[in-house]
Amino acid sequence: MVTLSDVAKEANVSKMTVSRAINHPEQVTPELLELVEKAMDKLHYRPNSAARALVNNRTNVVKFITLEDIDTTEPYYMNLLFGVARGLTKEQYALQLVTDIGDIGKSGDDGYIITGARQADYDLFDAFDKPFILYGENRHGYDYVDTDNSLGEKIATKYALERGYEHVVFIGLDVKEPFEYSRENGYLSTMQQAQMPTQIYRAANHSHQSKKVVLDNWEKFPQNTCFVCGSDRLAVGIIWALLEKQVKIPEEYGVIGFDGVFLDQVSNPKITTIKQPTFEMGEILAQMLLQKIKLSGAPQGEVLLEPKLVVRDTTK
Amino acid sequence: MVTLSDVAKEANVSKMTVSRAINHPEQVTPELLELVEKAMDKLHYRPNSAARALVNNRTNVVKFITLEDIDTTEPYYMNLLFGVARGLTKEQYALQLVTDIGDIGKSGDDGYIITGARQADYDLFDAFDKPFILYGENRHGYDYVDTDNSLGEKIATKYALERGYEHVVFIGLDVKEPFEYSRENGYLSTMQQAQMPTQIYRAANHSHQSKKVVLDNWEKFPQNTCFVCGSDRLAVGIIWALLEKQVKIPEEYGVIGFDGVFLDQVSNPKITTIKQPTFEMGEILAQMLLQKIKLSGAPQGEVLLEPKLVVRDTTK
DNA sequence: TTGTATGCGTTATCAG
DNA sequence: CTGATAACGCATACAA
Repeated sequence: MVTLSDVAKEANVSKMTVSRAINHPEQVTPELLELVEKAMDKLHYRPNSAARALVNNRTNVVKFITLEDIDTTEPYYMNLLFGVARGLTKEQYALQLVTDIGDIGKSGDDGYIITGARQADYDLFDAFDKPFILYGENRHGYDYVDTDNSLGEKIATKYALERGYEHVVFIGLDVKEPFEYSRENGYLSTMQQAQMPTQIYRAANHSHQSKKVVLDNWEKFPQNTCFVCGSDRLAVGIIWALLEKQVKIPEEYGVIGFDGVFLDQVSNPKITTIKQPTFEMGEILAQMLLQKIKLSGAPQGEVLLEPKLVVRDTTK
Repeated sequence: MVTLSDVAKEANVSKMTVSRAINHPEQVTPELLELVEKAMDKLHYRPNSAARALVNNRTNVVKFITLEDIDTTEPYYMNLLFGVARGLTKEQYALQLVTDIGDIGKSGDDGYIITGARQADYDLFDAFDKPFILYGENRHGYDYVDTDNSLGEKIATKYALERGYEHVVFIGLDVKEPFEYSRENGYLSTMQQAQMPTQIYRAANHSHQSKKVVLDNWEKFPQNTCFVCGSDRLAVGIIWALLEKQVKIPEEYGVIGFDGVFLDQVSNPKITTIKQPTFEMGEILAQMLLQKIKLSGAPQGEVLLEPKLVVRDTTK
């Protein structure tokens, strides 16, 4: 193993100069800096993460906390997770996955990335003595990363109108959470701007729930209706209902989903959807948390990323 | 932060006795052991993982390497990953996710869990200087964990016959990998035992591929045929084909999938499938790797876990 | 600007 | 069986 000392010897300086060259390069003269860098390159030096962690009183570990029931959103989180992992690994950080909130104190960590948080969970967070970043909008001032949910449904609604659907209905998730309100607002504002009447239904995030909503209210959905949905799962259920009614997709009825992870592609027909930049969000989550750790907890603010419309087979 | 010294003081012993009480309890007298344990409890002592890693020349980090294209199997790996994470966290280990094999040398680690390995990848492994465990059968003597693939398809085939399907066809994955051979063998041996004629088709692991296979060979599948599949993805495609042919599922045609992760449940109708114990396999992978690290690379052998038949709506 | 000494928390070695 | 000491690799405080 190559250590600081080895590099120091190679460069004919002291260990400290090498250490400084890495952590505070501005404190060392350009000549020495170059010498040190050459020596590091030559010896393929890589800092020992454990030693660094020990002296800095860190663990170099971040916990990824999933509060939501994993089963309902699996593929979605997979992308987020790989994004987080990439962001962390760059900085020599590693990951622990926790689904049981009680497990948090059981091993060391430097901070948390929290997903699937609901209003009811916010109390927990105030007890944390480590920095954390939420994945998902909140109105409590916690740092977070999310898709621009409102923009997403604006894009979806606008597209439905442009494609000539005469009625656009919103099928949302029946949760009282900021991200859902944002999505509904995106739909509402676009419809109002177009001076179109609005119709909103809500269902739990299961395909058979949204299917039921459509079947139960079938008489309210004339031909040439497009369903703008709060998730791809809901979109899938709506497609089931439409298939059962033996109507034509996308000619007679349109469907636009939200998420764009996995489900949209394994569905038949494939779903036109609002795709979230899941991987990128994960990477940004990691960057923000690492930054927050470095700055001993300084607020990092809110980041909203642009979703993109992906046109497939459920819109004309 | 509570350290060894604090515990030592509390128990009126030296640091070393505390350290030994933790790592080599058999080397310390029962009386002292109890004293130490009480002190640890009282002070809520938790070993500093970084310090431990430093002195043991470890990183306490394991890399989870996904060689297969993530997109094709996402939800499947999610469960595996959470299982791995649980196994690691128990031992204060953390995780790094890598999809690009070139990233392996870039940061420290104590070992690897490798998924999606194909014959072509085996050369890479011999270059590793750290312990690793494969997820997935192999015939090269590498330690691995997998489902009992042969048993899985035996169960599926047997069930299809029991339920009175007169023809049972196997639709497998067109990869030349041990797990696939095992699955085919499970089907073949069961059919031969029942003195039934066999029929095998293979397709890439995409729903539209298996759909095509069924449609292209439709005349070879009389009523009362059950399709036993190498994956749920293939099963989904077969269902699409059957729906297109407007035949009755499960009365006229049956379908049995393989995997039992996510897809089987979001499909409509829901798929009868062979469910792999994915989470458990992940946990065992972690345990085996940690053990192998502890024993400086000693072979851990092979572990096959029993899959389970989950009856849903695609079999009568 | 650079170097020296010291300590982070733990474990192995060796002496008692 | 138990304890004192040194060492792991790095970074901070202080001295030069």
